[in-house]
Amino acid sequence: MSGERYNPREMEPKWQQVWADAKSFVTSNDDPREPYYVLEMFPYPSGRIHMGHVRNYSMGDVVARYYRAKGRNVLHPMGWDAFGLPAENAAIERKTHPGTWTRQNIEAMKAQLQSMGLSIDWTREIATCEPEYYQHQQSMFIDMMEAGLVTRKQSKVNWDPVDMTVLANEQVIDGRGWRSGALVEQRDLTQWFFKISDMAEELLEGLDGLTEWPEKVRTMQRNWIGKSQGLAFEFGLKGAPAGFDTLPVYTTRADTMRGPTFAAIAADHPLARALGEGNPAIAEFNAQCMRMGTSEAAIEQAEKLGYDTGIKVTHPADPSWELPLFIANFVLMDYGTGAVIGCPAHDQRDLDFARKYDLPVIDVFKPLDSDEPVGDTAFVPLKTQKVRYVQWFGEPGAEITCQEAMDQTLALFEKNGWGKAQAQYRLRDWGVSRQRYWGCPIPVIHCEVCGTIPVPKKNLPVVLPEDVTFDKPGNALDHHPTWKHVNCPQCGASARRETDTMDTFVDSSWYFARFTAPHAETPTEPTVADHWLPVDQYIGGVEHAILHLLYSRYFTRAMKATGHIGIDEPFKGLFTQGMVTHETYKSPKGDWVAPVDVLLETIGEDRKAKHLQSGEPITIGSVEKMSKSKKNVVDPDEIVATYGADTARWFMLSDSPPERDVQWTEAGVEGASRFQQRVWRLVGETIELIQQSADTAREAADQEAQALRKSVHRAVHNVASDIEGLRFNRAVAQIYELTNALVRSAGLVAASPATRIAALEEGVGSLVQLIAPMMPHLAETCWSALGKPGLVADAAWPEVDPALLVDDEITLPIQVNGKRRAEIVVSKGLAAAEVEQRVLSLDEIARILDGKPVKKIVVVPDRIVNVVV
RNA sequence: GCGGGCGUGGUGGAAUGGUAGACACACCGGACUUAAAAUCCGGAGGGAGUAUUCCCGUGCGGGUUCGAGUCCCGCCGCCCGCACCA
Repeated sequence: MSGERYNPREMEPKWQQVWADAKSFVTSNDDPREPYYVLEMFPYPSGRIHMGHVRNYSMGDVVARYYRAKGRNVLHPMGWDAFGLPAENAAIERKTHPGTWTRQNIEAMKAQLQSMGLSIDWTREIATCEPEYYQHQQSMFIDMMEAGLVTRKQSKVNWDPVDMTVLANEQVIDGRGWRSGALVEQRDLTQWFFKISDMAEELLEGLDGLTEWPEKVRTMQRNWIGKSQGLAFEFGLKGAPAGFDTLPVYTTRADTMRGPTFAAIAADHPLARALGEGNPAIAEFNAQCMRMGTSEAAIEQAEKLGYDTGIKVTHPADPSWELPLFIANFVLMDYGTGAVIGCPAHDQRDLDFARKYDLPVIDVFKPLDSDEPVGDTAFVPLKTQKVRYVQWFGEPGAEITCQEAMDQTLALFEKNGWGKAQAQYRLRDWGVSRQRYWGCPIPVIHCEVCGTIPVPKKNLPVVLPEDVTFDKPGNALDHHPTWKHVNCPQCGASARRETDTMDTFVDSSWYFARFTAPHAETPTEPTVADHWLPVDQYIGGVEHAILHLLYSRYFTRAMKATGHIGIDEPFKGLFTQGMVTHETYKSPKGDWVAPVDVLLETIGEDRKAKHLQSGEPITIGSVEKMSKSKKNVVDPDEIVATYGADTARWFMLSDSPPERDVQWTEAGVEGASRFQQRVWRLVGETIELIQQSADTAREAADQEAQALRKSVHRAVHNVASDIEGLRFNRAVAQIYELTNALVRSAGLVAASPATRIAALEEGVGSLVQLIAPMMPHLAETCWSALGKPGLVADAAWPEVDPALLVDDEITLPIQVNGKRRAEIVVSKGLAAAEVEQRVLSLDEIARILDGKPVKKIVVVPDRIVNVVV
């Protein structure tokens, strides 16, 4: 067998079948071993898996298989985030029902995932589009309504006035509807909300406990929640319509209250609307402000526009101080009170606005070392920076930090009754209404007599009708001829079903809990959920750093409040992996060319490309995230067919740090494939050596054997800690090093089999176990060839002998003035004084010192020596 | 625009504030072969030198430190998120 190449196409399906037959990865809730829950973000069933999935699921599988080897009862499930817009788009484009399209996609993708050899418990598979799943979501929605966690209120949507439909943000391109091309308008709709802002403080505080989350994700969530401490006050109004006596405002910069030169309100502020009613010019300006998408990025990047209302606001500290009131397109009604003070000197946006409308600029404070007034760049120092206050409510000329000035101003305003200190959050309530068919129906009935009432739980699920058409734009559920007509469950009068469906973020906010009891008749089995949760290790893309993860944290608390779960935080450990990128290629005509159609040649250091079929020269472009539009995608199916799943998995784990982007290259895959063969050859060679030395004593060992055992145990130790720390690329590097040592050692065994064969045999056995989480099929094949009992998937992680991890001699680098000049070998823990003496007696050091006096010697024990002259 | 991140040889990258470039890919040389592939052995950040060796070097500019890829300040470039894509 030693001469044969390893054939993944033959072995991979074989082992997949063996694992399936043995139910190797089916997890029992009753298993007494310590539980470990590893979860990768479940995929949207787009039809085919992509390399990003391969990377994500390879990482999760390493973790799952590793902890299984460490004796944990591992839960590693998989499901489908199956509701959402693309299914409706497909329905329009291909005339297939969203359900049919989605279920076909799930079948296809499941087969692809299975060909990867993932250690997934498929008996727990769920799809969010099935009533078996979403009925529980409806039932929890009702529980949450009854617990006061849900509300209905007005909120803005993107409205396409031609298609007469609501658009998602991604369907708005440059302010226009993607199909109609019409200018999009903001329109108010009454919608359903989860009151997440009530929980802002708790969600913020909870972040401190998430110590196994990346710091950047916690920072992003903190900023998203956006707690600020500021001043709430009221401007007086002069010349405003009846009923508008004061204008409530909130500012985070109380220290600048001597600096405002204007005030501004949002175009949909009640005052702006009232003004518009009596003034066509204002009405037109307001309408113009509403003619853009609802996305914050679009609003903030739009040109700053204002309209001077002619109304004056009066300052709370001095009613004789009047400022003009503008309506401005960059003021958001959703944040604070929908009104702002404009302090141009210390806010760039306000400064741009002031310059454009020729408003005065008042410097409130200046840098300590300058008296220059603000020009075209606002002076916005850190709150902890000391500045000199020239125009404020405290001591003139005070040199203090902005924070100190804010605190003093807040105290003064509170004392004089001019305003009050207030905490404010940026976080808005979670709007869950979607005017779409392919989502979980909101289980509510609108009755003219009884009002808006939940569907009685005995009538759940509210199932989506199958017979829908997509021949006109808009909500197919709303267009259905009969579905929405029901009798009121309370009074029996004819009533109307809610035709909004839920945001798909709701579906993904509790699936991790459903996996713990996927067939339960209630949303969860609370004791089982609490047994498994929180998820020990959650793995997915950074793009979910805020919304999905914050909503899941909220929903878990809401589930706790309604008795479905006993925990607050769903994910104990979080890991965000980077994207998969690839070079881009362009033809002479400028069209994108797919990698499969490109032939790459390397001549010396030059890389050239030409078209595989036509032979025309191809330009190699930048490395970018794989996307269909740039055609720089590689199909996992083709990779698995050519190289096998293990190679694809190995390559995705090697080289690049998992949190960073990884570049897919043909050369890299081939390298991974060669390594697979190298391991297989090593195993074959080892088996031959074992057979030849069958009669020799196995316990003997010489120095070579001892050195090998050290590398083996060190590798086992390091790979384990690298996997636990999710440093897969370093684990791979350790395995490469061990393999190199084993190959070298195999060559030496022939010279002295009696003393070395045992060490080699042990080392190769350990190597197979180290690669098992990453290349499980190859590992099983080697394991069985080596004659080991059972499956490597069931084998316990190899034990490490701690005595083999310590070195008694250390190579100490010696620096002179921070530059490395020599090194000495010392015994571990040698006293600093002795090290100093030995260093100074070195010829190289004496030569470099050249008689100059030594100022000081820094000795870091067992690490480094620095001689300062 | 706002928030977050990243930047190290030809390439992917390694490096608790302590020998910059581990490990791998690509490349070059050698062995094996009729030959090629595969495999095995060796070389290699850049520059100078036969060589001992020396100088330069972690996007750019400053700073802290005995010592900075790592910490601080200011730039530049790229990427992600911005609440109805998932």
